[in-house]
Amino acid sequence: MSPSIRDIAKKVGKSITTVSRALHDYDDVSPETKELVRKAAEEMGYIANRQAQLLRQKSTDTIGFILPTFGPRFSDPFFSEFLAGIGNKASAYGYDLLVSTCPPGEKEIHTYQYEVQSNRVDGFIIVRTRVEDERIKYLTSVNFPFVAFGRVPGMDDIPFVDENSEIGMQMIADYLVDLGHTKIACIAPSMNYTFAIHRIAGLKEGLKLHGINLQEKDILTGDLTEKGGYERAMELIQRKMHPTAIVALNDLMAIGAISAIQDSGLIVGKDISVTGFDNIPSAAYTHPPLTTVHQPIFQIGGMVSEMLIQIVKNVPLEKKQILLKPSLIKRQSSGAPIKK
Amino acid sequence: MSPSIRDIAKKVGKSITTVSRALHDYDDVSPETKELVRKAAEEMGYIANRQAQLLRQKSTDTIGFILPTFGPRFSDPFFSEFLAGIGNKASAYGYDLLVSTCPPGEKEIHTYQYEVQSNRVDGFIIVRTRVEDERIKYLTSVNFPFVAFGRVPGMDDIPFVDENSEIGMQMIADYLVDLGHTKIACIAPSMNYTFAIHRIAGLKEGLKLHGINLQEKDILTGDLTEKGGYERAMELIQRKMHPTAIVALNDLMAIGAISAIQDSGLIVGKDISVTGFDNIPSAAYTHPPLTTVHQPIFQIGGMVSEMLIQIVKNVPLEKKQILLKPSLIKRQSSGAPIKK
DNA sequence: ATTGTATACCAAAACGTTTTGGTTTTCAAT
DNA sequence: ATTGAAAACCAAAACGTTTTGGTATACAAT
Repeated sequence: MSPSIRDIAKKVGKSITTVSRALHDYDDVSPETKELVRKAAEEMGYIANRQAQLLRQKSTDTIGFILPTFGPRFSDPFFSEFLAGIGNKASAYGYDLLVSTCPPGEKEIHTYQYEVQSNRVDGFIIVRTRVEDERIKYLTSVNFPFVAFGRVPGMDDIPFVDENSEIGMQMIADYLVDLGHTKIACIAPSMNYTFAIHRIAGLKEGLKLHGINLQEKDILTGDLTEKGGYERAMELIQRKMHPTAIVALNDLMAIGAISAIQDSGLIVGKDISVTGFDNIPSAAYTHPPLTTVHQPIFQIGGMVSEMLIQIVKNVPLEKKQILLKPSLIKRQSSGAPIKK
Repeated sequence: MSPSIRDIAKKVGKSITTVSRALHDYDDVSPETKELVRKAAEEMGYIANRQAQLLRQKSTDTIGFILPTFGPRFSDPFFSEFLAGIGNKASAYGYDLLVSTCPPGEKEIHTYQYEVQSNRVDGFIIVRTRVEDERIKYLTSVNFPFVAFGRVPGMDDIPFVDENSEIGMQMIADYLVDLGHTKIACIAPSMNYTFAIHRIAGLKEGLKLHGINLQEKDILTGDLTEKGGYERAMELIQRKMHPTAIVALNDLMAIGAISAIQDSGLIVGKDISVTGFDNIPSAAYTHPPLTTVHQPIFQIGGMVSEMLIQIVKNVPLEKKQILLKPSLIKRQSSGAPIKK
């Protein structure tokens, strides 16, 4: 058995109270006693029992993250990087990270409810916000702390970090139009994701400034995986007049699109340009390398984590809403200017 | 405040003991009382306080996973898939998952120690086992439950799941030799990883059966990322006599190698064949698609998780060591047979 | 009438902390 | 000599459960 505070008390000949207070550096304990207690604790390898500690003081020093896992084969580099970002900052602040997995849908809210009510975590990190986001509605309704990666339409007051992807997509639009493209199609995820809405809006607006109208039939819906991108791109390629540029709303789908174009005997960047979004590490190693919009996922994870910890610690936030400026990463998948 | 067991007791007019026992379906509570208690609990939205529960019964119903994060940009699809596998099985058994992040090195053991001694988790999942693995040495020394993904040389008794990558690599060797390759080089990770040792051993053995000796100078060390694969492949390509096949020990490095070959104006699958290991989703969407060895990461995560839960629940394991049969996924990156 | 046993229940202890609401001692100021 | 304040300490309560070690009642068997 690991030693308890009681064992230390016995050893140093003081009361449990004094030991506890010594360890917490209260100033009604003499410096000598503090030293004595600390030494003893160190020697005995004392580490406080977390359950007991947390039961008493009502916080858990733990933040929750519920991984929305789709399908059995779930492998999005986005999440491992995001998680690393959250985890690093959390441990820097002495917080633990409780991760659950749950496919989006019915049961999801129960998972949140369960963790809230069983007192497992102090707050949540929400990722990939959705329109009419049940998770956020629930958490606000019970007044439970959270920070989101992504905005929620109509809820401008929630704490979030997001990238200004409207601007990112406008940069894509500008760039493609500059290169001479006019027939542009887009592979988007479900419009339930707010980031999809923002990105589409940015793309539309950006094109409109150049007098180009992005039509609904040119917006296909994929599932954010390579496979989804591949399939939707194939549909586009097989149209009588295929677009000269495919704008994928994330890198994974862009990678799929590149593959589809090549499998069709066309050349990426010449017959059809492709762009992505995220700038995952692989984006630099596709063939040709992928033009995309950079998102500092690791840092965003850190920021979200830090904000949440501030909130649950009740220290006032500098900014409750953070909107990052994106940057365009130009690579070869978008090709050279089109000759008329 | 969420209702406590005390509130239920008051409401149904029974003792706290009886309520607790009713909720746990003890058979010294009458069916009527059980029903009554359950209804009341349901109505009041009662969810047990986990800290209190766990303080009392000495288990935590939580499994720990310490993510070995390398560098700031940490984005290996391997981990999100593995995590999803662990998490799914864990929640199926009512277990929570506590994730920490920690770069390998000095501090790592402290992270383990801290979580063990503060009673945060019942057991650990260890990933990417290493030669002289401090984590495993520590956990065995304090007799703390864990299950590893990967073997550890000289510790054949630890519970683990692994893929028989010797055989996987032999299949690669056979296949490449069949295609006519003799000049084969390999991009491996650090030999600290036991999986690297097994894979190299399999490759060497497989080649030796065909009379080919894999020399040390033809084994380069990368860092498991696309970047590492790219750089090492470039070195190989720039040799006077470059190999005709590059065997990367994971898919990410293979993707980098493909990119390097293409950037050098050579053709993958014709001038140089490339193989990987893992069969991550992206492997099917490289250009050309990547020949690789499949590893069912999601399932392995599930198995490891399940085994650990059995162990901490003290239910006897059917098999304490599991070695999975690999399968070769033939795609175009390994090219057609070489004509002499 | 006594004993035994099954059924249904419960008071109090326990888990390892933190916090509350003190007490005791010492010493300076009056 | 008394009062006041500061310094150092501590017993007991509290957190919300589970578990221990019972008790009370009813009824059957002797």
